[in-house]
Parts: sequence; structure tokens; C-alpha cells
Amino acid sequence: MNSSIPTANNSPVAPTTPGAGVGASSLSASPTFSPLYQQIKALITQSLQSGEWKPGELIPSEMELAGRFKVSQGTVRKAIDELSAENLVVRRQGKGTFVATHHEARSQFRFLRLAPDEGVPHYPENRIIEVKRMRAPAEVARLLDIKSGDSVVFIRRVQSFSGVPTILDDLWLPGSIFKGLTAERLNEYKGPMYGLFESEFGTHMIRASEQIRAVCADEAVAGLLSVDVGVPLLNVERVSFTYGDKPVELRRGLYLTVNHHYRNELS
Amino acid sequence: MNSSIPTANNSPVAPTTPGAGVGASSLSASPTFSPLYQQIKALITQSLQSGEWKPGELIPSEMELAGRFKVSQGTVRKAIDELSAENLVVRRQGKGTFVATHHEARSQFRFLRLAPDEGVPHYPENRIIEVKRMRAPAEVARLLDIKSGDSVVFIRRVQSFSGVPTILDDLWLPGSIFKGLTAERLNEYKGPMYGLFESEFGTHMIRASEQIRAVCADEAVAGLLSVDVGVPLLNVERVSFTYGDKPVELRRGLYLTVNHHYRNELS
DNA sequence: AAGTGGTCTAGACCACTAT
DNA sequence: TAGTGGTCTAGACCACTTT
Repeated sequence: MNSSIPTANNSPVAPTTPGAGVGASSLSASPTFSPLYQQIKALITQSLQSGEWKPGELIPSEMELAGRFKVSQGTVRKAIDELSAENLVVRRQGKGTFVATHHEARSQFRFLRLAPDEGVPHYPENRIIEVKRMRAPAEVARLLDIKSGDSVVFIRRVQSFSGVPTILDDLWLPGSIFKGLTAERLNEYKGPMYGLFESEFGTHMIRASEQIRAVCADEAVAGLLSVDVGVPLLNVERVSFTYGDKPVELRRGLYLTVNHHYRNELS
Repeated sequence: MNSSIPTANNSPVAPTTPGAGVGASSLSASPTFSPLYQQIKALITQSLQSGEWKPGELIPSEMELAGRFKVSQGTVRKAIDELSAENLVVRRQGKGTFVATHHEARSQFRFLRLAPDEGVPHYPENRIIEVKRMRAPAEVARLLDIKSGDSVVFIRRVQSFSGVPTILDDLWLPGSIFKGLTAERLNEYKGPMYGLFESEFGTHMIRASEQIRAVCADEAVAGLLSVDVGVPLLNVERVSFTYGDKPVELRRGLYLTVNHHYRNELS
């Protein structure tokens, strides 16, 4: 017995580790090494990516995965520990491990960092301003890792807290992924857009990268947010990624930070 | 043998767990439970807080701690794993585990999130504008969890990238902790202030909470940053905490985001 | 009662660092 | 060569959830 990982049908997976633990012996001298649990993690991630287990669903138990991969439960546990830390899965004692989803109160504020200066955060109301297809400008294409001129879906919306317009969002989505996206479907849907993207288009965002600047409202923006021209706004440019670090959303938000603030915990 | 944790001199620690594992038996039915490794983690944190092991120093090996606390190495490992994830300690294979410090290139940008739009991040030059003692205004006192009117050290400085003024920082520090802090010592010191706070005042920041808004430069600010009045700036209000979630720094930074941006990873 | 994740132990070998 | 953290295993019991 060595420490390579047989898949479900027992074909070995490269690269193998140099072997460790009671029952493991060094057989291979692969050019690259990685711990067993990292290989297991990669395999589980592949199953998540391929859609074998969909968001919200229960994945096989640790014991079952251990048997499938021919490793100990502890090794599977460590792999799942990391996936859980990365918010790809959620563990529930006594029930099992579930694929993370945006359809939960838990994850409503994972990507929306704007909080009221006083009171409890709540989710804003949406108003869709515009939905159209267009050819990707060079900058948009670069950030979405597609070709300049490729089809993209452009969405503009305003979000309000208690009737006060606070967020102006411009979104660009790869047209190849979001084919049937219309203003109607967006208007029907309640809650975070990521929930819609997940259930209707099978695209699950797992992480995002933001760049924040301070800007002043121009005339167009001022009109949409019902503020004066020149009012300072937070400019939040976000690129969201799905499995495999593939960018699938570019979003530019303009946040009115009079009664709200962007919160961030540094640790 | 039960699963309570004897300290170094063998006095038991409350609360104990209900017991788990091979050699453990249930003896106590404490009103509150916590896993052994959490208790170990708390004990290690206490040693960090008390200064038994100072920033940059080597802490005892896992084996030694396991012996001291009368638990297995794996339990100590799990405790240290969490402390490592929280950036309280740093593990180095083959060498040991060290108390985290701000005196490393690694942690230079942990709290400074402003990055250049192009090129590699580098640390800015400091210019101290003002250092004085004053009585804490109500708002400052509230955020620092001290009494209104208590002595605080006020610092104003400008940070520049390649000679371009970019950050105007106002800091308020509890006077009781930062007694001998003068403009001279601040000017002598190179690198992040947190390094000075750590080595000169024994105060190690372990986490921080930020609130970000967009504002416009007023006359005073515009002069200090060499920009026009009305230029939009990022207003970053940060409260930094040391062990025990005790706030020990209030900082309001005004960031010029023309050639730089505040970066944030959401996951 | 059965199954799941959560904790704990004991022991082995590996990779890395210092002496 | 010795000591450290890193990985892996095997097995036990606990807490929680469902049948």
C-alpha cells in the first residue's frame, strides 16, 4: 500500500506523496509532492466544480469518502476542514457536510459589506434600471478573462435601504454563461443576485476581489441616487470568481456612505 | 485520568470537558463545556498576553506543551493550529513556533491595505506633523473604551509614496499605555508604527476593525495632502485591538485614491 | 439505534533546521 | 544526529440528528 489516491474506480492519481504514516511506504519519487489530504481536497473540489454535488446538497460522509479514496477518515477530515474554512462546504454535526449555497441568511452579507451606521443590517430593495447585451470593452474583457468584443450582459440597478437609494451597481457578466438573463427574471427574483446566478445559471461565486476608491458623483449618477453632483461616493470594483479561479462577474458599485459604511475586519 | 487540564503546577482548570478519547473518562458534569484544545488554546493565549513569551520569541515545542498540560501532542497541535490561523503565532517547520511580531516583512501590509494601481506595493515614507497629549473627547473615549477626559496621545502624520503625499493619519492612543511617546521617537523609527508600539510599549495589535466612507477634502486636509479642496478621499476609521479584545488604538486615515486603491479579498 | 461530524489519543514516518 | 513541525493512520468516545 502506498499513499497514491485511487479514484472511485481505483485508477491512481498523480502526483503521489512520498508516503507517510503507518501503512504507507515510499514507492514513487515524483518530481512534485503534495500531501495526501491536499490531493483529496483537489478531488473533492473537482466533484464540486463538475456539479456532481450541487449547492445545498449533502456530500458523502467522511467515512464513505475515506473508503472511496482508500485513505483514513482523518485525512478526509483535514481536506474537508480546509474546504470548510474556504466556505466551499458547510459542516453540520449529526447531519453531514453540505455544499455551500447563497440561498441562506448566513451568506447574505458575505459579499455585501455595506452596513448601517446604526441598527441591524438588512438586505436592500432592488430596482433594475437596465439590462442589455453588448460587446465587451477591452478593460471589461481583460478582467473577465474573455476576448475583447465578446458578448457580455450589462446590468444597472439601484439598491435602497428603507426607500433611500444607496447603491448604484453596474455589472458585466460573460454572455456565454448567462444566456437567458432578462430584466424580467431579475425583477422577479428577491434577495441577492448570487442566489439567482446559482440556481438559474449554475454559477456559484466562491470568492471575490475588490478595489475601493473614493469618487465624486457625476450628473448621471447623482440623478440615479437622488444626490447632488459632487457628493463623495465609495467606488467598489469587484471581480467575482467561481471554481478554478475563473472570473465570472465584474461589478462596479457606487456606495453612498452618509448613513452607511463599508465594514472590514483585519486579522 | 479525566480531561481537565492541569496547569504547569498541576492545578486543574475549569471548566472541564465531559471527556473524550481513549484515556478520558467522564467525571464532571460542568454547566459549560469546552473542548480540551480550546482550553489549551486559552492557556497559551494567556501566556502570550502575560508576556511570558514575547513577540518574535520561540514558544515551547508541541511535545513540551503536551507534557506540561498532560494532553496529547495532537490536542496541542489543534490549539496552535487555530492560534496560527488567527496570526497570533507563526509556525516554522524544523525550527518551532514563534510569537507573531510586526517586525517582519511578512506583516508589513497586514493592516495597510492601500496598494498602488500598478507596480509592487512598497512601504511609504512617514512625516510626523504633530504629537500632543489631550483629554479624550467623548467619541474617542467610547471607541477606546476609556473614560471621557482621560489622557490620550494624539498623532497626526502624512505618508507618501515616492514623494507623493497619499495618506493623512490621525491617531488617538490611550495615554496610560503610551507614556513616553514623543515626536522624536516617532521620527527616529522606520517602518510601521505597530513595530514601535510593540518593541517600545509592549503593545501588540492582533486585529483591527475598519469602517470606510467617502469624503471630500476640506481646506486643512487639502493643504496637508497637496490636493485641491473637494477632492474625494477614502475615510478609513480603524480601531485596533490587543489581547482580550482590548482597544488600544483609534486611527482615522484619509487616503488619496488617485494612483492607489484599497484592496480587499472576500472569501 | 444508527449515522454523522467533533474530539482525543497513541504511534509512526517524513521534511526541514540546526548542531 | 537530534529536535521541530507536518502528515497519516487506527481506534475510541462524545454530541447531535434522524429513524
